[in-house]
Amino acid sequence: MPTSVIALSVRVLAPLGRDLTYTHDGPVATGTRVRVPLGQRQVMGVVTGTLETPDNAAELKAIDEVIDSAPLLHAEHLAFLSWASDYYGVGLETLLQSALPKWGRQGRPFTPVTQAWRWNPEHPKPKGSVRQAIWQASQAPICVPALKSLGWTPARALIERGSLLPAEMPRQAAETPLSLNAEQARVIEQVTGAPKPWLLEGVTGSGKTEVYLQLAQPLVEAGQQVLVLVPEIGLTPQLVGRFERRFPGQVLHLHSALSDGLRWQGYGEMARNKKSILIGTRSALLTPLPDLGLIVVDEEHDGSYKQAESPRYHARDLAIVLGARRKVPVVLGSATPSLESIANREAGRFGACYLNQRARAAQPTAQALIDLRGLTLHEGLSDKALSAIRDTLERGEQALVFLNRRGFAPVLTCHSCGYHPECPSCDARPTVHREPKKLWCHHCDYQAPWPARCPSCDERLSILGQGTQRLEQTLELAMAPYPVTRIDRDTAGAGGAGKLLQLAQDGAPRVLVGTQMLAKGHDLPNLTCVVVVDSDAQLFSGDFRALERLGQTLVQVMGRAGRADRPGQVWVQTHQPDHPIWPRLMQGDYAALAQDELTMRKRGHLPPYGHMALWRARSAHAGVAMQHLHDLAAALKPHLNGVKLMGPTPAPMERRAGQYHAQLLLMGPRQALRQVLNTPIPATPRTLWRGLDIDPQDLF
DNA sequence: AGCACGCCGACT
DNA sequence: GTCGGCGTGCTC
Repeated sequence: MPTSVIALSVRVLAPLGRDLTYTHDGPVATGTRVRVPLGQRQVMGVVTGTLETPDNAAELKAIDEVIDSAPLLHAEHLAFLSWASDYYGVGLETLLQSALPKWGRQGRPFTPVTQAWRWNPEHPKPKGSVRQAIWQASQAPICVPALKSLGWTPARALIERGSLLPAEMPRQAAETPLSLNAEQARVIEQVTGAPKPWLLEGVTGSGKTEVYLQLAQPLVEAGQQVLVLVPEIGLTPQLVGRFERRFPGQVLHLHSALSDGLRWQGYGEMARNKKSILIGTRSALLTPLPDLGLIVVDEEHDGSYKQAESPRYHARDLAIVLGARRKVPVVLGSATPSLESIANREAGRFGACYLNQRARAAQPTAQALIDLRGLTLHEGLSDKALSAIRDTLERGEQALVFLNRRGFAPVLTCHSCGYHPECPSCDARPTVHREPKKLWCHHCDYQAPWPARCPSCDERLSILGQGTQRLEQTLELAMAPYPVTRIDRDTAGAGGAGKLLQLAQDGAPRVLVGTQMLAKGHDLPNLTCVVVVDSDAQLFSGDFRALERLGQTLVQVMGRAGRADRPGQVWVQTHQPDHPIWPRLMQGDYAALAQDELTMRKRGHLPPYGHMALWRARSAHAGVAMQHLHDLAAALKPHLNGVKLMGPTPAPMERRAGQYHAQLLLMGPRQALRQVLNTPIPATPRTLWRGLDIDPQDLF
């Protein structure tokens, strides 16, 4: 019987922004990867549906190859990606590109890898010492790494002739769950079987992880899957370790060091429900999980959940959408929730869970604001701060000095003529670095030697301001012989601050100097003194989220002082002691700070009470991007319907990496904004780049 | 994104 | 005279 020719819509992995139609002699399930002809080349595509009648059947080309025998992307996952594509105004193909690991994009098939082997009881004991060792070891299932250590070549030969058969490793003994306190038990009771978003507000050390683990437990036992999202620059090893001990062999951790092969293997295992728990940063959200039962977003306020480049999706927001579509609970955990989530809780859209009880009761922390006005400073540090640090060290305890600016100093300038080096491709001054000694622009990576003298008047150049490198140097001199450890992007490397913080866990008296990398991570039981050097710039930043972020960072940093057995102290230096944020922070009252900010946001119709969309444009020549956004604004103006148009304006730092940046901000209620974004707009000329940022996190 | 087609400058 | 620059347009 001849098979009928079927027309299929296919989203090819090329930025066409629409589906194409191909034919195939037989049905192909939605979500299947296929190889199709496109112009003169051949590309990967994903089947998005079957079409009723091929209207132009004669002109259609046929699919060259069906790659997956069963789709890895189940239909519901494709529908979710499609929703996200519509919401964020990016082509589905762009999301598919990010969703598929490299090997998946290249069209490699997924073949499950045998995890373990066992001796075929019908085969006799072999000859040869290595083979006999393998025979011995494989009487019970033996995992591949163990087999490799005995000798992979003979093992492979035994596999080929059928002496070793595929097997499943027996479940390893799982670590027993910890007993819960009343608060934790209540959260589990609230969330279990309640498919909605839950804001889990829990102070550091209140046992959020144990709640995640015990929420996951019954689901995993029932064969369901759990997605755990973590921030990008977080200290995930500890969280991953606890999940792995509790669910041995069930956890896939997606991280940047994973090889392409293992990443694709892991993707397939999740897509086929061979593994139950997926832990990863925002892109993990795009992994197909056919039997999803729970989503956890840890540190939900963290800015790294929003991707800065296309596709500019927000993983926390999408996690909420995914949870609603799949009818599973979404737990958003944080000690300092985002204003969005607090507003959602207040509006009743999110459930409320609290963990206020610390596992170990902490001594109260003494907090003091140091008014820097008129004080003599020693490289940015006041006498009070210096003596507090020294006293701490002499008591045999540790001190943390926080400054959110890496490098040696922000400015190099000539005291006599005012000369200062500039970045040739940005509207910025390169930061002064030492070790290695150079000028380094943090916006475009421009690097230049550090001029010894002023090129125009030959005077010695002055170094102004503070960076973590300079603070480290100052503190090394002032606090000798106590050691100083600097923790920032320059010292931590790709792996994050984990190793350096681990070093400090010995408790020996030392000073830790660093950026917000210090905010979380290993518990430092002997840390009793925190000094905030200078956060004044963030108080007056043009960014409407600056205070929210400052509040979150400082609450986290300040919370590191004061342990179970000794009182902690926090010293905050500022030239702006009258700023309204200080009373809130000094009382550690994040909730009040958040309410203050929400009031301001409500007044200005800013997020979370108003929605934003930002058109960004950049071009190599000044004015081109601005002109284009003017044209865009003119096209939108007749259709605004209550949406406010702001700009176009040059971006706060107009020239970055040799490109001129401009932006056009749209603000208004969600529905009206969506309508405005649907109005036809002029096409992008090839002389510039244009991109739409829905729910922008910062206006830079 | 690729890849073709197309119409103007310096080369064997 | 052509080789090739990258500007515009299309891909079932």
